[in-house]
Amino acid sequence: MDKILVQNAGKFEGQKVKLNGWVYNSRRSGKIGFLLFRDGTGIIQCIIIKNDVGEELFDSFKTLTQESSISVVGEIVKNDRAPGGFELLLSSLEIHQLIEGYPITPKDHGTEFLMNHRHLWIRSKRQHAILRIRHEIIKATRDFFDSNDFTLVDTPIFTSNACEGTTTLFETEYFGESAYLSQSGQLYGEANAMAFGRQYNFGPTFRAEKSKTRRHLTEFWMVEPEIAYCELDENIEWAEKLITFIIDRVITNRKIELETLERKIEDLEKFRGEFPKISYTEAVEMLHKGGFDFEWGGDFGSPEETYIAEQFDKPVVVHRFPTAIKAFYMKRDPENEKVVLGMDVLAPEGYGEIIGGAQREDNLDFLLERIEHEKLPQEEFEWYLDLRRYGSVPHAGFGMGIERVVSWLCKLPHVRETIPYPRMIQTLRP
RNA sequence: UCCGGUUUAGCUCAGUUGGUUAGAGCAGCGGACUGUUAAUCCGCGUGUCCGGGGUUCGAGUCCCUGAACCGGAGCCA
Repeated sequence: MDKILVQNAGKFEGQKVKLNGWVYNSRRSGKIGFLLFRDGTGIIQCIIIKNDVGEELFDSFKTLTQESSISVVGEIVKNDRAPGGFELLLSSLEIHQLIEGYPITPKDHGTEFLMNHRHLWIRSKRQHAILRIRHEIIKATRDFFDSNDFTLVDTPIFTSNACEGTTTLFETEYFGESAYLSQSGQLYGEANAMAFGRQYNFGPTFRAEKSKTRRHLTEFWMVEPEIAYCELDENIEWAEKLITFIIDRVITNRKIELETLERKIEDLEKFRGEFPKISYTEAVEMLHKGGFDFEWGGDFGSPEETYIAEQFDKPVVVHRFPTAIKAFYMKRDPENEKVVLGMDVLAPEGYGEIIGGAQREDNLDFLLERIEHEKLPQEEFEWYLDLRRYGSVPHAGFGMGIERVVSWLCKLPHVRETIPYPRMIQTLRP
């Protein structure tokens, strides 16, 4: 007899199989019982008919409580009335642990309660679906870069300096000196790109900002491609292709999960392909037409960003920002010194910035000028400046926040549900 | 950090102009039911009304204070 997984049940139609898992829910209607059984790959309904299985097994079924651990044996049969299309005609039941008082009942709960029980909440259908889509998005991201001749080159998490000198970092003691948890692997990514041509790094990122919004975590995952001999337009193209590839994969491989989340595939399909592109200056004009009192040179706040994204039904690329509001490493536009060759991708439906990137400044003197102007400690950047001393080339890259992409593609109200154990200003446990 | 809001049963919430004994639904338990999808029907419980202080004959309700949480802003992916 085969030991199988719920997600493969359809392939075993007509066969007697065994499944190991947990009770999702159960109900009875007289002499017939319905057991929703989950094993981590899906949920299958088991049917227990008293007259077929006998009184002893039926009584045993009646004792089952939510999340008790069990193994079931039975025949897989097709039945359109069952969720998932297949069900299991139960013939034997082994109880490993009968439990009492599982805290998460199949009724309404508040976010605080659920977050305090996050270690259990991830068993629930909806959370499970989100995390499976997260996996698909991460897998697709890796597959995309791997199949486009990128090399994965990891970057350190302990760093000695602020990468951009802007955001607040988590400080930690490192054998007698201060170290900071990485807020981006980008500078190292640039070194890697000079060594490997096309590289990506993918790891956790830490920001100590006391942000309390639906878009922020203090610990999140970011993928950062960096490409040698690449300019802004090509950089944008890579971003478009990556997002399109991810959406295709999610649509193809995670239909059940999308359905659980009531995310319409037709909506996701619209997001693919080439994205509309506007310059910062054009975006400012757009804001003026929309009645915003906004001065050229300022950074977009949340309301501005949302308004711009709302004008499009696809992700929109905003490029060429004022130099003053962007990081020191962004290359100044040779055609307009006031702007840099940066680009942001704003997701539709109010999900905000999912990608931020730029062509990097490859001229040593300009870079030194910026470091001085921003009052950054030059000695900390000597290794980075070496990249401009020894074989400098045009190069570009971007960072994509995984949680924001998951949040958007799943159409969630908050990023905290996109990561198994979210770290936020007020959340450190479980 | 700033602005706004919330805190009452295991969970989600209601609770009138301050009024005597604080409610409902769900979950749980027992029973009925051979196709349930958050099943339905009958029966059975539960309270530090967030903590502290005050006003009042009387406070879940009003005031002060503290805490926790939620949403937004800034910052960003």
